Amino acid sequence: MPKTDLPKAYEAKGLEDAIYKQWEESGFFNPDNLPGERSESFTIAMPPPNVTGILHLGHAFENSLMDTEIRYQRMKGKKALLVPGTDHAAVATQARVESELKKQGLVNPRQELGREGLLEKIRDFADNHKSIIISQIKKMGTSCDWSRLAYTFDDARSKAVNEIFRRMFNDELIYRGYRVINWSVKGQSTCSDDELEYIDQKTTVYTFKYSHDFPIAIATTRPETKLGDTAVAVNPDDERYKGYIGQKFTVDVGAQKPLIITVIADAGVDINYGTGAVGVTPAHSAIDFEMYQKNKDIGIIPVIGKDGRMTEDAGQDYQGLTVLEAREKFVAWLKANSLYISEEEITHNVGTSDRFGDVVEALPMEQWFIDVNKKIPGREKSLKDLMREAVTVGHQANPEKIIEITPDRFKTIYLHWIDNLRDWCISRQVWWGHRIPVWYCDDCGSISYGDTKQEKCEKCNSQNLRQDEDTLDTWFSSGAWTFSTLGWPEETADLKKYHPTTWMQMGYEILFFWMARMILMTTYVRNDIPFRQVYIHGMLRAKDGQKFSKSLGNGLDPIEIINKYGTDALRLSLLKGTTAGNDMRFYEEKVEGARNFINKVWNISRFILQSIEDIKIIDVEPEAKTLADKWILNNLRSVTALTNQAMDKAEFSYTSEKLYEFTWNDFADWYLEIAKIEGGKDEILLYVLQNLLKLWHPFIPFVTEEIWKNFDSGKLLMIENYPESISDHDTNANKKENEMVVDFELIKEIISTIRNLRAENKIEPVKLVKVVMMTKSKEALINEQVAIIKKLARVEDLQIIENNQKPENSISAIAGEVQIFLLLTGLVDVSAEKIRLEKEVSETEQYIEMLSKKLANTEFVQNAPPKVVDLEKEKLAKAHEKMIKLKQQVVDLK
RNA sequence: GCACGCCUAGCUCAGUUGGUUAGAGCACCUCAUUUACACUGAGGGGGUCAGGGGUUCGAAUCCCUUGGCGUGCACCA
Repeated sequence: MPKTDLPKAYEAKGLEDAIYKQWEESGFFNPDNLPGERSESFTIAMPPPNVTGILHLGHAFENSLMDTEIRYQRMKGKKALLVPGTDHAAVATQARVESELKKQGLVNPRQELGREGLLEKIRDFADNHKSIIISQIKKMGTSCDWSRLAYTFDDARSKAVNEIFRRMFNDELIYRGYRVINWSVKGQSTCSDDELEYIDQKTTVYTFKYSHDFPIAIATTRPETKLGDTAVAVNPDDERYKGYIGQKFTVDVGAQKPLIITVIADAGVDINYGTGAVGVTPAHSAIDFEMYQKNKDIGIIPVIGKDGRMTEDAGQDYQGLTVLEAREKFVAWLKANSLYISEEEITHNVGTSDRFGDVVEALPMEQWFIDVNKKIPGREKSLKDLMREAVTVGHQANPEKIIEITPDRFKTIYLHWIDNLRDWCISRQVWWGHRIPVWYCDDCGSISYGDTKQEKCEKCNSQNLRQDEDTLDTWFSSGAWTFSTLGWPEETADLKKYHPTTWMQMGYEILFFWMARMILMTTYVRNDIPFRQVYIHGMLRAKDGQKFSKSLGNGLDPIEIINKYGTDALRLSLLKGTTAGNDMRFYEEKVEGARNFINKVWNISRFILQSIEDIKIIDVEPEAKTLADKWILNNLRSVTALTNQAMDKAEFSYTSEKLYEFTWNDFADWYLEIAKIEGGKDEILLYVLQNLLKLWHPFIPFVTEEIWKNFDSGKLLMIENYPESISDHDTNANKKENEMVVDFELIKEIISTIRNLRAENKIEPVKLVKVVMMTKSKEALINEQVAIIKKLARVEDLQIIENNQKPENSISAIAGEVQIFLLLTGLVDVSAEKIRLEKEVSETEQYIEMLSKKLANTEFVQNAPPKVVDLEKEKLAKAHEKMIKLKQQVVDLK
């Protein structure tokens, strides 16, 4: 029975939630339930959104990418698994909750609530966001297996985190060390190097001497830290200062004790920069600390504390001052004592905490680190080595274990980052996170691993044990994501089946944070790669190219857009016109365009379903009866082949554009109109539509599934087989060789040409016209297709003549080798016709000239592939033919 | 400072290993008013592919170079 009850426009709202529920209840999101023999698995571990907030457009983009991929693979017959999850986002979440609590009136939430009290607040906050996030992921249509839902901070993941820590601790890859780290005063916690955001800041660089008898002037942007200087470094080849190397000078700059400044040699000092000498402050500069480690006897004097104020060691005059107050005071002192030489305004960048926002202090502290350079016991390789080989020669030099990065330029960026990588500081002084599973014995001083409460010290039996207060960097747990979500450390069936994962997509901004850490963890723990392919995507930006941000207030809520336009429209607008690695601008007009297209798909289906009696599934390509049938089936084969090829390369934009063209231009604009004329195409219409729905499903799952219901196939579209390419020929070449397609294209051209003549001569669209055509070889074709031409070009009378006699009172144009004369009832506007023809003559002349030149060039004829040369010859012949006709038309005009 | 990316129609962007007279969407202009779809249809205008040089029979595409925009890393005495 034809369907008569379909609404005129597709209304996504109201339908989508029900469809999602149906998918979910089918159980097919879980690959173990998928029908048929499926030997190959395809796994994606969803980048877990942070529970700091709710999902933004960037998440919608990422969900569109991964869901389109996983749906494609599911339809291709793979065991397709998309593991969903969320991230507790340690520092970020605590920072967020603390700032909210402060808004509510608390002054120091950590002090006022205590560890358990604050954690409870954060847990509530996180749980709340988790459930919002999950419902948002569902809104986006993401087909993930909810039975495997994970959270970086749940019991299973915490178990994995502790086990990794234990192994690294035993291998002495994790160590506790006294180092200069990045300290956020505001957050009262460390930050890793990657968690810094550098911003430009204007500052003053002061040049001065420590004392009148000190021989070398130095410069600094941080005068207050000079109270903790213990050395001056010069280049060993610097003739000016060579003689001083090794000498010690005692200077009194007002610190608690006079400073003993040793002149040391360091090849890293640039002779030509500034004074050529560097004041060394081991306690408050990572670089200076490195110098100190090479020359420990120079000493280290911390003059800034965790509270961001000057310490006792800075001296009575300075103790308790903020760094800025101390800076002013010290500069004033230099001036008063005539030690000040000069100052200069410069712009330099300072590191700020990406979560707390304050400029970080470099402070020396005991922290936990992962040693990236140490050889792993029993492996002869460092973590850095493992991280490198996974993207170059393959893990353990196994070429089958190479991670492919798309686009591959990010491989270079990643390798460069590894070269500069220092030991990873993993301890944080926030409370929200995996507590470091290490216990200290207050009696014997031993340090031991323990993931649960330790009753007594293994070494001395003391019960005075306490656990480390710190928590782990959130990326420590994220690094384990691909395997911790599959049940590790148990050797689960899931791990065997679904790991390494197949595909991963992420924004380039977390390449180092996440991709690098996943590679580090997985190669170390699993002795394997975490995934085979990484698709790096760009950032979404506003229409003016600015970042979406809260402070700019230009953010768009994906759920609002979904409510307005539907999920499919949002998904399509995010994928069409977006290429790997590049940023894209997002604005509502794009979604509107996509929504219009989705409505087009709906109406194509509506037309077919309403006009067909026997609605059924057509599995086998039906027989083509007319030229148009052959053409549409041929084009469907082409677009199917293209889609398969492009999807296998994750070219989402290209795929969607090709499908879009076929759907709107070929199928809707031409074939459906012809179907109305020729009739008897029920099976072909159903066949093409059903194939289209399958091809489109990964991109726009809701509308396609909704339409699919009308076929009563008893099966969800989601698990239908994706149409396979029938031929493996080059589809483009095939197309060109195919005369039938050429014939149909000519018919299209004839129709367009007549339409164009009509429009240019202001003939009312409803008015029927008389047309005469002149052709040598296409008479049979035109006669065969005359009904189509008549109807689509609004022609009431079509005659074919052979002589070169132009019909009276007509205007003419050329389509291929066919000359078309449109008979006018009124007088021909000769001057307008002349201008039009002359323009075409001159264009054709230029074209002929270009082609002739090309073909006259013997080098071209000799060197270019014969196929190309033949093509050019053919083009020239056609152009000549056209020219003759055009000239005749010009003559006839007079 | 080093590296990477981008510059194609008014706007936003595609353009696969170099080979049709360089494409799409939006916007614009003309026409159509109930058609499966106005979330529509038909027709049209609009580009020295940032500038310069090179390689090649042939360059938007490869190389060099200049400029503009952006990003990463390093330096930041």
